[in-house]
Amino acid sequence: MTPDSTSRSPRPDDGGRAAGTEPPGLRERILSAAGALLVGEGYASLSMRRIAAEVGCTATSIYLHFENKDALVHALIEHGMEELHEALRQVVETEPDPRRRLAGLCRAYLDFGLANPKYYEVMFLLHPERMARYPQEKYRRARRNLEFFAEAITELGGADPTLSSVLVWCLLHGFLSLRLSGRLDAHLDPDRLADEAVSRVFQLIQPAPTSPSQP
Amino acid sequence: MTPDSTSRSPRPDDGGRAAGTEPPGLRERILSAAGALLVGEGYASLSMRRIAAEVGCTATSIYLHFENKDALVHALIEHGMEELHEALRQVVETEPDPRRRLAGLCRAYLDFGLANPKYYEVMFLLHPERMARYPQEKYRRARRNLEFFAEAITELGGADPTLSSVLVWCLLHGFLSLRLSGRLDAHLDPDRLADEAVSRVFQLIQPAPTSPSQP
DNA sequence: CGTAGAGGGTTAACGGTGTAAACTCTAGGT
DNA sequence: ACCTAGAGTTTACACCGTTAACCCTCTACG
Repeated sequence: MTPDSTSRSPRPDDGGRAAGTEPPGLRERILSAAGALLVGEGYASLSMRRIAAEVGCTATSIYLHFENKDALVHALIEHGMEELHEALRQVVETEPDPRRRLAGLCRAYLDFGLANPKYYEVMFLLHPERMARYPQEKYRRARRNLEFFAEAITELGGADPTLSSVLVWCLLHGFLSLRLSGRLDAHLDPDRLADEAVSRVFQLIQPAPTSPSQP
Repeated sequence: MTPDSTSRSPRPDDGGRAAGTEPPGLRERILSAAGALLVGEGYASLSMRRIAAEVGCTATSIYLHFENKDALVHALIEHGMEELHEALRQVVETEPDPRRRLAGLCRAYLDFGLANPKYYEVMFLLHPERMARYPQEKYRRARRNLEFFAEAITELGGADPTLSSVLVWCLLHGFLSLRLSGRLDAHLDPDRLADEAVSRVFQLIQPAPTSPSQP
């Protein structure tokens, strides 16, 4: 590879740089190139060689910083998780009313998926088979997200908050999954559907009526 | 390819076979081998060369019967759709009570996904990117499935049956998606979650209360 | 000063993928 | 007897993730 271009700073001392503003190391550059490639061209185009070309190094160099492609993707997932978590946390912090908070959480979740479809795909949609390998414990942050929902549900007197929160997640994720994969009937207005999903959440978390209408 | 192995019957006359039981043509053999490979080893192992090896021909021969791999997968999807549709149709035909019918439809949908995870993956989970190419009109059968739900919802006096049916689909699909990809918290009992999802469907389809509790 | 070693990088290669182009063989029709 | 159409094969291309071997350039230490 032409070593002239990008002329890597040959000395690692970095001179007397202000702390925190060091030039990004190769690892960071790989990560950001991968992220850009992901949102720009989709997961299908996210190959080691493409990333390397984008970043100006060889494909094999990536393996010096990531164990394999999965590990790289996991790093991307983690980044996405961070952003999602932040969006939800902000709702929780700014909205004391539990009803509006729950609605806000739902909206924020949907908005994240709609605004970052490629990231959502990688985070929650991708290859069951392959992505089962994403370290389970890394999903703790995702679980923390669910707790945001569960807390609001508790305050609203919903049924079995933990379980209800998962069902809400199923509804929201189901919508995003079908929407992002273009499987929803084109005649339906997706925005209206999203609104409706959010408002129906409040019925979804209600405890089942004790006396079924069955005689 | 070694022409000795599997010694393909060199003459196509097939003797005097009973009508309707003709030996499967190569296309059928490819399709069934692909299906077997899919359920046996998962989508990741579904390569043209593997299929060809299984069926005893060359990978390129498959292209004489399918335009490309996507077309082959589409045929598999269609087969899965057929089965799902049949399962749902049977519920509709045997259950006149709309409440039990709706519950039965939900259960049948979930059961199909849980019993045929690899097929469900290919039908509803796979690569948004790539599978957007699955001909939209082929999803008409899927839309017919939704009408099953919508009819029951109508009879139950649910809100906006078409829209409600989609939301029910979102809930069910969301559950299956998260469950099949192993993203649900391992501490939760999936069966209980499925049961709960089905029973909550009846709340999900309720019209929103006209007077919100907001003062 | 010399040298060992480690880290970050490269090239070359392996086995796998989907797919296109060209070729071969066989059956059937005129 | 010849031509044609179809089914199948071989070969090849461009890509993929990944490994092994090698090559620098610094640092540490005797």
